[in-house]
Amino acid sequence: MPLTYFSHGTPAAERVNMVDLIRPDGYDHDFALFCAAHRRHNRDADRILAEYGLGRAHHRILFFLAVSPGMSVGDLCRTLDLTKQAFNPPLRTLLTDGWAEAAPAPEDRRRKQLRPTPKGRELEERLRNAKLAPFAAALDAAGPEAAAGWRAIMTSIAGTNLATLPPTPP
Amino acid sequence: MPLTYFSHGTPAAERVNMVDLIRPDGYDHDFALFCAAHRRHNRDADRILAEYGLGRAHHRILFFLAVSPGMSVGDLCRTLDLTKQAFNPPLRTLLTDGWAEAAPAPEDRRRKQLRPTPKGRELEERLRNAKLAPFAAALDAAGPEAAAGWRAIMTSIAGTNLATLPPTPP
DNA sequence: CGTAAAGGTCAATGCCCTTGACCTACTTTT
DNA sequence: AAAAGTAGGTCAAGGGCATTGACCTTTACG
Repeated sequence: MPLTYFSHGTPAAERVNMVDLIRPDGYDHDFALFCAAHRRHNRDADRILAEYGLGRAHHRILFFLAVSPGMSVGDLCRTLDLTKQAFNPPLRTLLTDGWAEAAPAPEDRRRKQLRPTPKGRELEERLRNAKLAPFAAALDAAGPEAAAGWRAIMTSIAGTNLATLPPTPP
Repeated sequence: MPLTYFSHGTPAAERVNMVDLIRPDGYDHDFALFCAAHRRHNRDADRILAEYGLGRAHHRILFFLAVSPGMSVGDLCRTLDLTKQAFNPPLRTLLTDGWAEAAPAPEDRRRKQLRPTPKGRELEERLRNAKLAPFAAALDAAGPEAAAGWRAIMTSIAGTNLATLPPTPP
């Protein structure tokens, strides 16, 4: 089944997630595919987050704490490109709900070392798996040479000048 | 050059867009690649939009008007999952700035047929090309068999149950 | 001791979205 | 023709989430 949007004349109720009939240009379909993949891998994680009353802001913090435990508040603010005022509410939720914990850094007790709790690690793992599972399944099923092609193309799309990209994963 | 985030111990200033050293799991790198590609293809379009004081909301409307000219306000609200109150400001901008135009539908003069002006089509084309160019270049450069693999994998990631995805392109 | 840094908090603001109510213009039903 | 319903626009109130600016405590360091 092809993937697209819709064409003029299609009833509004049926227009959602249909194929682009007006503009079947070379790469429009590939672009739509990319968008669909992106929404797919966000949807599952969002559902899990919603179970606990969390949002993507919490996930982003938890993600970086899992990758790099011990980051300070300032580190995370810079990494996520947030002010400390904006950063505080989601962090507070993570701390009071027991997803993360803070301890003063031994070498500089002004700084806080933030790290996920076991419960937080578990949640982050669940979220990560929800996002990774489609990649893992697709790349495994397609075989190593297709996976190599996929990686080459994705690297090319990502571009060489990665340093200029703002940091906003996941 | 590998693509990742950073590891604990990396100075905060250098942490942006570095490689994941702590968790080099199988598909974490692929996931990071996907995120980078996504940000890349948004960045260029955002820059163009900013030139004209527009945002992604305007782009989304313009995109659907280009794909399916003649949509009504209600059609677009349903498609974009917006209330008419939220939809009105960006639409107003598009109309008053000459990116789109409205005319009463001949068969039902309550409805408005919205369509891009030539100027609006041109902008949408620019935006679309900005988003498509990385795909086109990457897929062309990689050759047809790699492109086929890429498409198979992306289709697999997008999942079979596309109908359950909310409509939010581009 | 004085300065500076890390972190926290309060206030005001802006942007974008929501729901609810109410209005006009037009179409369809009765 | 009157009544009811639909498409669209607008006003008001409110929430979520980000911003800037100011001010505070705790800690580090010259």
